[in-house]
Amino acid sequence: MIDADQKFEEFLKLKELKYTSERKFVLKAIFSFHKHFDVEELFEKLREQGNHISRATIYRTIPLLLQSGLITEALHCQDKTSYENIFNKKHHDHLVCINCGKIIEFYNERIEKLQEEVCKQHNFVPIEHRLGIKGYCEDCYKKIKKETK
Amino acid sequence: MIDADQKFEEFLKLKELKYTSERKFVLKAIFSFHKHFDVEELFEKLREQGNHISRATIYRTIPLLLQSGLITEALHCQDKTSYENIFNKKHHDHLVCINCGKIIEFYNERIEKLQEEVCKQHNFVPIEHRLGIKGYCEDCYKKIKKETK
DNA sequence: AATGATATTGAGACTTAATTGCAATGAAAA
DNA sequence: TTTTCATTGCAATTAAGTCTCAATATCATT
Repeated sequence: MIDADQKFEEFLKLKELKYTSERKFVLKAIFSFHKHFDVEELFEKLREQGNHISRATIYRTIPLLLQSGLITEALHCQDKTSYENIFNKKHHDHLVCINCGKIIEFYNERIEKLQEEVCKQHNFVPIEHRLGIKGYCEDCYKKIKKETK
Repeated sequence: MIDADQKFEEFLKLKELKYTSERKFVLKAIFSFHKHFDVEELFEKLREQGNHISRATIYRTIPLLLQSGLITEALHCQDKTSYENIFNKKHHDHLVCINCGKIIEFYNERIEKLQEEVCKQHNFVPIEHRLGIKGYCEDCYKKIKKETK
């Protein structure tokens, strides 16, 4: 099985770019998140791991990771851009709780198929899509109902 | 038929806020766009219409328009946040061309229903959703195919 | 119509995410 | 080992968006 390191290295080689230790550390840090992350969190994670990588380098590495298909931009929750590791993960969409921020991932084959149909109808060639549903998760909805009683 | 002005005024009254001439002008400018717009474009449109409204006021008015349901945030295309007038418009989703920026609106009843199903399965109470498909429109796809020949 | 309480405005300072220029450094091919 | 050129960190810069505050406008009440 190909690992992410290898995939990134191949991507960089193809672009005639170098696989530096900084880029290796950034990738490693990303894979130690099990949820979405933003640049600031990544910066701190790197320090925790003993790697002082500058923010500039992180900002410069992210477009490469996006292009190589290892990560993807997540929904803009507030103001910061956040990302998600998608290496060897099946595509999925999101339910986002606007109260507690919880993110539920889902995948629905029929929705995917219907999207393809829509694209065909418009002679549109899809590259990627994003479906985000905002609302209240079970717990938060219960809480809110109680409060307004 | 209720017009947008009236709807906004009622919303403001409910919140015990004032319907100032600045807010009126902002609303008017928004309705003279027939596509998505961002804050800078809105600022310029207002000047064209002879109304010098400060950016600060625009930034302060937008959350009110969002809350009142007159506009909605559009997909983050690049870096700027852009908005869309949705007054008396049926909900729709978007196909966005990553080459020319063209936006095609679509509505698919079955996708909507399936989303409701997904939410039920997760005991999630949806408030709003957004589906954006990025790719190439017919024209751009043709152009690109030609170039790579 | 005048009054008064309070929301609103514009200007510019400020905050924060993201980008860029540049000199020093590092990777890898020759 | 040398040479070439991408990469790095730092700090300055840009740009979106927010905030402060004094002056002003709105609207309910008199």
